[in-house]
Amino acid sequence: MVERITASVLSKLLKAAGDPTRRGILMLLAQNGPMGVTEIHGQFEMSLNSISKHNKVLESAVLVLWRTDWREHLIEVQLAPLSEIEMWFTELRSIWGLRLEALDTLITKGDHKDD
Amino acid sequence: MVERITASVLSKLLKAAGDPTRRGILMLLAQNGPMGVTEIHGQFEMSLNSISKHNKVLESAVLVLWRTDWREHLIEVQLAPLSEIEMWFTELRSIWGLRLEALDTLITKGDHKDD
DNA sequence: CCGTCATTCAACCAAAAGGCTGAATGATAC
DNA sequence: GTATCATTCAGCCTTTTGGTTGAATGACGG
Repeated sequence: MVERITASVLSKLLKAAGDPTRRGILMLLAQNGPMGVTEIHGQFEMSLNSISKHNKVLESAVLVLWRTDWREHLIEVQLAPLSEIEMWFTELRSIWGLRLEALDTLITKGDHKDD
Repeated sequence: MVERITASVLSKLLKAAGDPTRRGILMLLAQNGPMGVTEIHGQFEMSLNSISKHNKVLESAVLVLWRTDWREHLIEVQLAPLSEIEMWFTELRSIWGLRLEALDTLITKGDHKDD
């Protein structure tokens, strides 16, 4: 039942990654490991609330998750979902490649229909 | 001077790919090769003008280009820019990986550093 | 020249995104 | 209990996005 990646998941992922602030947050988390919201906020020229909103967006795209480590709310980057995007790219390229192959076959077969 | 991919290019690409209609158009073009706007329009439940707008967005992200083949305006998919996204993913993962390595080194206190 | 088809431009509109501030909640420390 | 710090919720506002329609442009075919 794995079948096709749902469009909505893909859209969420791509939109989440489409914002520069959110990419900044992902980078920061990749470098530093899990961080609190306030700590993240320290790295950006933006209100803490806006950072929190961005985190929510990242969370809903599952690019980030909450590690409630006893008393601390830490946010941790989650890179695995990126591969869904890459899978879609792969699919696209493969379809593109198949078409080129088919074209090539047509040409080398000597079928030269006019148009 | 290639170095870092500019944030704006990345944002454009990701945002362009973030819309399901636009991904549909890219898929369609990958399958069918270059198509006219009207031809594309035939595949979607949406006004021709909206399709044209989406094409503009794709064009400005360079995921698509115009082949003005004599009298025909054909739109052709352009997959190369996707690799910029993948490069950013790779960078992210590598930074993440480096941090894990550093952590590991810390834990094993340096006496395990042959590889 | 005129009609037709394909594409684009312009204006408009509703909804979502991205930012802000201020209040409310929750957990710890005193 | 109360003060304090961190996080989230709730409005508000502005810009962008994604859609619409209608008019304008441009290239043939008659």
